[in-house]
This record gives sequence, structure tokens and C-alpha cells, in this order.
Amino acid sequence: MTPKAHFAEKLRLAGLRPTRQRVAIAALLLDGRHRHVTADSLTEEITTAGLHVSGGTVYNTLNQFTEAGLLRRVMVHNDYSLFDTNTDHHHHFYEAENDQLVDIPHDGVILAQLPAAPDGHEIKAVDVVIHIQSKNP
Amino acid sequence: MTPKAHFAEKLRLAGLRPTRQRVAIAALLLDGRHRHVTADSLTEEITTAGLHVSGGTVYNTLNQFTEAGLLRRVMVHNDYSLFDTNTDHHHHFYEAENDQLVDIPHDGVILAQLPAAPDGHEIKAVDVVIHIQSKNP
DNA sequence: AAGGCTCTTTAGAATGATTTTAAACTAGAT
DNA sequence: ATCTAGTTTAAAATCATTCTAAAGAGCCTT
Ligand SMILES: [Mn+2]
Ligand SMILES: [Mn+2]
Ligand SMILES: [Zn+2]
Ligand SMILES: [Zn+2]
Repeated sequence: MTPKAHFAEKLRLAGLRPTRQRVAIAALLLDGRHRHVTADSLTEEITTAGLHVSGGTVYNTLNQFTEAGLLRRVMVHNDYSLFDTNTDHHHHFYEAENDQLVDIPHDGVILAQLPAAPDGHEIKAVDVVIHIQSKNP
Repeated sequence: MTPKAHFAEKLRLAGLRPTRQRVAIAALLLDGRHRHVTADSLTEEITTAGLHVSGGTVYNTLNQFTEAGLLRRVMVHNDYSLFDTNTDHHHHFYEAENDQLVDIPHDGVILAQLPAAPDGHEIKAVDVVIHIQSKNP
């Protein structure tokens, strides 16, 4: 199976029509590597790959992929959106100083006790962000 | 001690000159009640109190109070900033559906294990956000 | 109490990430 | 090949937040 067909199939399974733009972005983001991207960094990657996708479509695609569960949005600041290519359950270190986000191995955080969700609600996800700063000794 | 003097003193201790605007905002936000505000909701409160503070100053003051440790910023989305008048260590439920943020009692979440911070870094804060959604049975 | 220095506030303009628009395009079905 | 609904596009609009530079106000010194 050609790589293009592979990602097209992945998009179909996610309920997204495999357009040229979506397949190109899927090939960049859904190849199994775990990383964190912004609309801007993704646009750079696209350009480096010799392609072009309009700004609006980059945003739309990131939102659609997230909605479809192919990406995950990470909330650490509100300057711009961060997307995580790792949709498995895991947590993050965040260093505000240089806006650096680092994955924490899945078993690095153990939640021994969680509160019950408020009446009529259920827990959808638990996000742990450990804010760190460089030690100044 | 008059309430105004009380908040002025609090601001001085935080290293902030107690201007009319800062004292007014401190009286609204630093009275011991635990709640979550936005620049917008705070501006409404100020107006309701029959006062006026310019938009820029509302933003500046929220940022300065946060920097001074009198408020805490909560990160649950990147539509706009949320500020918490409770600076004690506690966590949150967040219901994206209607953008509702609810405090979790300090002992509601127990972290049995935390990873070591990366070399040369130390942990500054641990934020736990439990995303919830209404059960539809 | 007045003067002066510095910090602060102000209205308005600027910024910048993101969304919206309406027209041109295309994937997929017939 | 044709049709249609969904998609992409460049450009404009949105909107929370920051910046500007001029006017105002704490606060320290006389
Ligand atoms: Mn609270
Ligand atoms: Mn913005
Ligand atoms: Zn991650
Ligand atoms: Zn809170």
C-alpha cells in the first residue's frame, strides 16, 4: 500500500474526506512520531516539504483532526494552540520560560484518588501539567 | 482599619502601589471569596459597582496580581484568560460544553507518584484539570 | 502644602492568532 | 463525463490582549 493510500484510508476511517491537503498533513503528523505542533510550525513543515496549504485550511485541518481524535489539544498557555500527535493518555512538563513542552511517560504520574464527577457528569479526560523552571543555585 | 486601607496594605506588601484602580479591583477579587473571573466579567463587576477602570488597566492589573501571587491563572482553553481568586493548591473540573470551571477540594486528587523534573529544573506547580461532560443515557 | 520624580492610567491604535467569507475547486457518486 | 456536496482559497473580519504616548496620581523631599 502506497503511503498516500495508507493515510487516505486513515482519514476515511475517521470520517474525513481524504483531500490532497488533508493527506499531506496526515503524512506529516500521523506517522507515529510523537510531537507537539502549532499551526505555524505545521505550516513551516508543509512549506519545507515543497507544498502549500492555505492558512485557513491548516487551522481547519488541525481542528478536524482533533475533533476526530487523531490529534489532541494541549492547554498550557493561551498565546496559541498546541496540538499533540500522541493521543495516548499521557501528561506533560511545561517550562514557561522558553515555552517548552515535554511528554511525561505514561506511568510517570500516578493518580491515587480522583473525585467523583459532579452529578449527571462523567470524566472524559484528566490532564496533568507539571510546570517546571530552571533551578538557579 | 477601613477596608480601603486593608487592601492598600495588601497591595503594598505585594510590591504594588495602591492606586485607586488597584484598590477597587483588590476589594472585588481579594476579599477571600473563591471564584474564577475573566477580564470581561471583572469589568462588568466594576461597572456594577458604579466604577470605571479602563480596559488596559483591567488587563494590567490581572497580570500584575497574578505575577504578585495574589491571583492564579487557570488554563483550560485558549479563548481568553481565566483568573482564580483561590491561590491555594487545588485542582479543577472543566466542562467544555458550557465553559464551566469548578473547584475540586484540595484533598480530592491524590498524586501518588510524580516524575522527577528534568535535569537542572524544579517543579513549580502541578495543575490537574479533569474534563467532564454531561452523561447522556 | 508645594514641587518633582516616577509609576500608573487612559483612550485609542496596533497586534496576532484564529475564524469567517464567498467564490473557485475537487472527491466521489452516477 | 457530469453532477453535487464538501473543501480549499485569499482576503477580510473578529476579538482578546498588548502597546502607545499623553495626562494623571502616589509618594518622597522640601
Ligand atoms: Mn476557586
Ligand atoms: Mn488572540
Ligand atoms: Zn504530549
Ligand atoms: Zn479554582
